[in-house]
Amino acid sequence: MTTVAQIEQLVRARLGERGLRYTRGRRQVAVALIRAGGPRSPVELHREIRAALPLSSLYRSLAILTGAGVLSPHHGPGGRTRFEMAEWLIGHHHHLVCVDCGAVDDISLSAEVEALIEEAADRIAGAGGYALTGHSLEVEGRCRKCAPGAANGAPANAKEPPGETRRRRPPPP
Amino acid sequence: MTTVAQIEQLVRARLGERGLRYTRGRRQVAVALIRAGGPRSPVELHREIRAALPLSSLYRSLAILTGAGVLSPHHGPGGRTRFEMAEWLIGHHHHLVCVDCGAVDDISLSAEVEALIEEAADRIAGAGGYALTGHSLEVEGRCRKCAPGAANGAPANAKEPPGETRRRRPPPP
DNA sequence: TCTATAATGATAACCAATATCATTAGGAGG
DNA sequence: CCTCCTAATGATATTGGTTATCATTATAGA
Repeated sequence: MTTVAQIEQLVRARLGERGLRYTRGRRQVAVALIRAGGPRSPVELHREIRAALPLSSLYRSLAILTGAGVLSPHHGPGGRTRFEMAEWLIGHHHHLVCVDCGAVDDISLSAEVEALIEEAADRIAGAGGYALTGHSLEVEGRCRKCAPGAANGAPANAKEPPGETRRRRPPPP
Repeated sequence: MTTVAQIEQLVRARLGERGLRYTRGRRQVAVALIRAGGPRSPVELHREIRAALPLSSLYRSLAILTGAGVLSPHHGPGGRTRFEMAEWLIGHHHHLVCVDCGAVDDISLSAEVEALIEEAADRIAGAGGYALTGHSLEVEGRCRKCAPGAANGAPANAKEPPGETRRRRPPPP
């Protein structure tokens, strides 16, 4: 099992390679995301991090860490961008997202399905002239909070409250 | 093969059911998206539609059509939201997206892979307490324009120009 | 410790998207 | 064809997430 400290070492090393420093603010962001149950928006992180970390610094840290390949952005409903640790740090996974509130759970597929998808992605990217970087299956639905009654076959309106994320499986090797 | 006019009839009917009108502006948007090679952003649509359709009206039309289940939003890099005709109008498909510029191509999977994914999605949504509404496989890569040389294993920086989309397979029954 | 350079934090600027509201247009009934 | 009611439009203002600016502070290495 991979510990928070171990992941932090990898992050520090990656930043070091690029002449970047692993500072207090960046550590706060990284640790919060390592512990998080899934992708988090800047505002969610800001709320989560008690310490006085200005939003401007938080945004910059997210940009730096993303640029260094430490974080991956996830674009969800409401134009909100959420961030999570890159897969080389916490392992490959997919997402279960609520189409209404934007909540995101990390999920895993069986090895067989995963293999099939991987193969298909490879073929498709090649055919389209793309240099494959990854793939992500988004299972879409309405979470318990957003689907009070029964869901009608044809979706209609729907507002999107702030939104938050949930759990996550433990990080693999 | 489904024609533009046929899809328009379905759209008009859907709107009618809800006391909404299929007006000039909405028709312009719908037709542009039916003909489009994939998801389009409001700005791209505005450029595409010659006629003097104010951005405010365009945004409202997109919101109305989305609320009526005629369009589906797609959230991409740069916080840009792109819209496409809903799957019940143009058929189920997935996306090949460029992680740099946000270009999106529609793609299809083989029946076998599709079936496997469908099954997995069903199981996952149920386990997570979600009311399944759909699923989408995002094959991620760098398009020809964004990957000049060889892609380094560990992604780094990358700006995102406006971005645009490409082709599409013809709509199924 | 000293020094060069990166990082920070307060602020302003940006821009996609939404809300507002007076005006216009569409459709059903007369 | 004409009216009337309601939805839709379009110009404008506003919101809210995100980015840029820049003087100040902190960090790593000599």
